Amino acid sequence: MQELQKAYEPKNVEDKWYSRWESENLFHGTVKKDRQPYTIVIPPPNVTGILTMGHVLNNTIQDILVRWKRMQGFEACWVPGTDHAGIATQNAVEKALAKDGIRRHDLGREKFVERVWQWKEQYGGTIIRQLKKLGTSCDWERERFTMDQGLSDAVREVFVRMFDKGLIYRGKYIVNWCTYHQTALSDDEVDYVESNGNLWHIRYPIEGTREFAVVATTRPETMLGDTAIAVNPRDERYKKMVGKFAILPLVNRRIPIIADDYVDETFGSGMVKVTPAHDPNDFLIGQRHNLEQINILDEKGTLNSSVPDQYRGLERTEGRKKVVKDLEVQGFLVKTDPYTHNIGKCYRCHTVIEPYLSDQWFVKMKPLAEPALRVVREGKIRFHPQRWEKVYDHWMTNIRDWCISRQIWWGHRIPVYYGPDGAFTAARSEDEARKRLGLKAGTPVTQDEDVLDTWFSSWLWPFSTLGWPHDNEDLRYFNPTSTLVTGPDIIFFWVARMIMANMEFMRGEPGSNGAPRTADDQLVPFRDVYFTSIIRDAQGRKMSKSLGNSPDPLDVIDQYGADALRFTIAYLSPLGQDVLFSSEKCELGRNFANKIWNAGRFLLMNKAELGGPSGIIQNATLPEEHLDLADRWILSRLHHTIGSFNTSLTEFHLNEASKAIYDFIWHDFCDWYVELAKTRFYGDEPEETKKIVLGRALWIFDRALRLLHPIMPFVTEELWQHLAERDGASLMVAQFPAIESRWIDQKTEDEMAFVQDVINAIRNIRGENNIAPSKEIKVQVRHASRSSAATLNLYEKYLKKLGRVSSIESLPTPDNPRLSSSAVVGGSEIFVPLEGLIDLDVERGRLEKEIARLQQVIEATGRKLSNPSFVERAPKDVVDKEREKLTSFQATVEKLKANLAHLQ
RNA sequence: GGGCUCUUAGCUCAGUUGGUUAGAGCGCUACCUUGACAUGGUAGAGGUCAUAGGUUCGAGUCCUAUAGAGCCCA
Repeated sequence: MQELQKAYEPKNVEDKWYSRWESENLFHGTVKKDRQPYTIVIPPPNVTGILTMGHVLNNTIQDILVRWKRMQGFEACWVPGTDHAGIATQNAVEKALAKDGIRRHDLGREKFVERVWQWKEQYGGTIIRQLKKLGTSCDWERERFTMDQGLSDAVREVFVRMFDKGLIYRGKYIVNWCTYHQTALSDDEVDYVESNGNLWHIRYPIEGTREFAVVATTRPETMLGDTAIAVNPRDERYKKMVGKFAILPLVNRRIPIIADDYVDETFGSGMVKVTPAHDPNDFLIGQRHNLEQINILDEKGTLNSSVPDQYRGLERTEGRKKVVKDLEVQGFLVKTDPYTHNIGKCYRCHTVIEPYLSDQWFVKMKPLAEPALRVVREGKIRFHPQRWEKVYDHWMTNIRDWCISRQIWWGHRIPVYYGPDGAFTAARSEDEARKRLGLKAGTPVTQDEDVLDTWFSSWLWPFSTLGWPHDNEDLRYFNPTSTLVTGPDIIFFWVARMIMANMEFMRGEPGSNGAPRTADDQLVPFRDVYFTSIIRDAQGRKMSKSLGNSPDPLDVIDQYGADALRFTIAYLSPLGQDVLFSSEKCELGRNFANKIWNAGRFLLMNKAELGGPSGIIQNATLPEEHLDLADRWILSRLHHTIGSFNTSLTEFHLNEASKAIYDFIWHDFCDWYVELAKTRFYGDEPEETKKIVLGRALWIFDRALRLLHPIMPFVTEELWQHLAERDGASLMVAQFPAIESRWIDQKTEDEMAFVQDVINAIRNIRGENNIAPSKEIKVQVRHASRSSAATLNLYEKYLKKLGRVSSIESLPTPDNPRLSSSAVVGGSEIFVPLEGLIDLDVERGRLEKEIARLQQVIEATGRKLSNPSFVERAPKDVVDKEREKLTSFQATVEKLKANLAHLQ
């Protein structure tokens, strides 16, 4: 056997194993009736995007869960895919075209969309390739794209069904309008930038009085579209004004003064101007009070014919200047205050976003929300951390209709068709539209120009990716999926809507038993939702392109290895808290990978030596012969670790699971077990016993690799392959260790703890007294009990090896040895005679410090026990424990004091 | 304005239903290349658990208020 390299080199193994797994089809999930499915659908990243740290976190978590379940014997299936990301992708292509001086309108819709497809083909694979670098075990055969044929069919089917049910309608709505791109933007496509502007205070004369209403605005030009003034109904100052009319300056329009709860009486004068066509809040006020909506702008942001002549045709900023000037000249401007506020800007071109009234398509949400709210309230879907349920509940109970139309070209075109007379219907095809509209074959119909919001395809993801609207075995078996892993920032955009869609469209579809689904737990899209943390930089700032504070995950993988990145991310991610990340933190994972590597290297070196030329040590089953304390202890620790790893992952505490396996491998296995095992490999036991001990160490290491594999797939697979002949088997599909309670043994752990404490005490004496590691020392022990004497005698070699001790003898006399350093462990006294070597001052200081520490505890314990109500009311075991603590600490202090006195 | 989260070692964070002598990683100090690993080992220093009340026999943990940091909704 070839000796392993001294340090782990991820580059030599990662790509090799990934392509092996892929070519052996180990990622593929198929319907297996005798297995329980475990399904995850990936939150589809933007098809033209690149991998960010957020994706790394999200997909590492999914991969850990999927690999864990797969090894546990579930039929694991992780469905991957990408999102067409309407506006973002269209913008990317427009920008590229702009370099050649081409605008999309020059090409026309059809040609432009063709270009986007070309772009997608050319750049679309990037993020998928990057995900593979991370080691994600996605079922690539099932990769989908939100614009592919199947998903487009699903989108049309859903639209038509909802249209027919009256769940989709057309209406006027205030949208975020980019005057440069001339389209509506979704809320998340608007960047809010803090800007220094002005707050203009304007007075409006009140009809029939000499009084004025004073309103404040940051957008004075919108006054041209005002149709009311509003006050809070509770505001005593203005009660008598409600119902009267004001005269709009510059326009001379008569507008009512109304009362509405929306108005904040503490802001400004407590009166607000209402412009229903140019402000989302005013729009809602307008709806409540049936106000006229006057649109004063065209699509380019130019004042239109609804304003007085002198303003027509002015661009909006020009219009603002003129309005302010005219107000001032005519005496309506009260004052101008500097004002800092957030202005929405187009995230692409940074043009100021205009709230703009236009025709849009909507989904009626209330009927969909009701069942979706129920399944979360009733625990059919569980959120982790649970507190997001409240956020969800609040949003769902106050849900508003969903604007699904976008004035762009890249996306699913709205399947609504208009006849020559303007009558319209939704339809799956032109022919169907003609039928529905009662038109003769061949009559020209025109399709709606708008496309659907990208989320309108992603909300169908848990079933559209599995072949819906066509019934099939995959859909029956893998939906409902198991776990969704995503960020809380899209809880409304995506999570809530997927729940609604699955509940609505899976109803009546055949379930796993072939019968139509009716029960809620068959209709949910997933059972658990894990909301990931937000990745921030080391200073706690959100990672963003503009700050340039987001490391490129590929660079991180290149530098530290994918396993290191995965482990570090998992280890750093507490459930529900933000993660402060910097690439240097991956040293943690890299060092850990190297540690495991070297533990394996050590075992294999011994295997080569002990196993003879054949080098074969059977390790399919645990060798149970010649078990000593260390063996029983490490097995107890192993099964504890299996238990806590599984519990932690079940509760989505990935950091705890990572820590459990880290501590087991590094501290239990490497720091203690391997070191103790050396006394046996290099001791005088028979060869056969040594082989058994080594076989056992290999077996335990094998289990540790299995446990760790979901988090660090590459290094574990590489080592696992070195441990034995695998005949083509992969660790990826090896059985995950199961907890065996027979190995969990408290008595063994206590006994081992005693041995460890004695070794630690000796090491402490050596360290504090600055005794060179090369210098072996003698130890004398005054035993507290027969059993402790027996333990130390039996495992003397452990003390000798780990404490670098030449001899251990028991001390029968009550007299302390001369000039000794001492410690008390579990009542037994350890003496290290070091005539000429110990510094008496150092040793006295050491003992005094320990005595002082213990005395503090003794005092606190004494106070507790002398409190009658504690003794009366605390549980008996707690009181007993305190009593034991007190007597044992008192005894220890007495011994330490005697030793101290002996040094005087 | 409403809701949520956080404040524990120099830094980043664990700490499960209240009950061990409050832990880890990094950093720091000292020593060590001891037959896997210097991406390592051993030892050590470092904390009035944000503040003030309260509940309790007992509070880092539960409750209230305050201060500071952040997020979401309006």
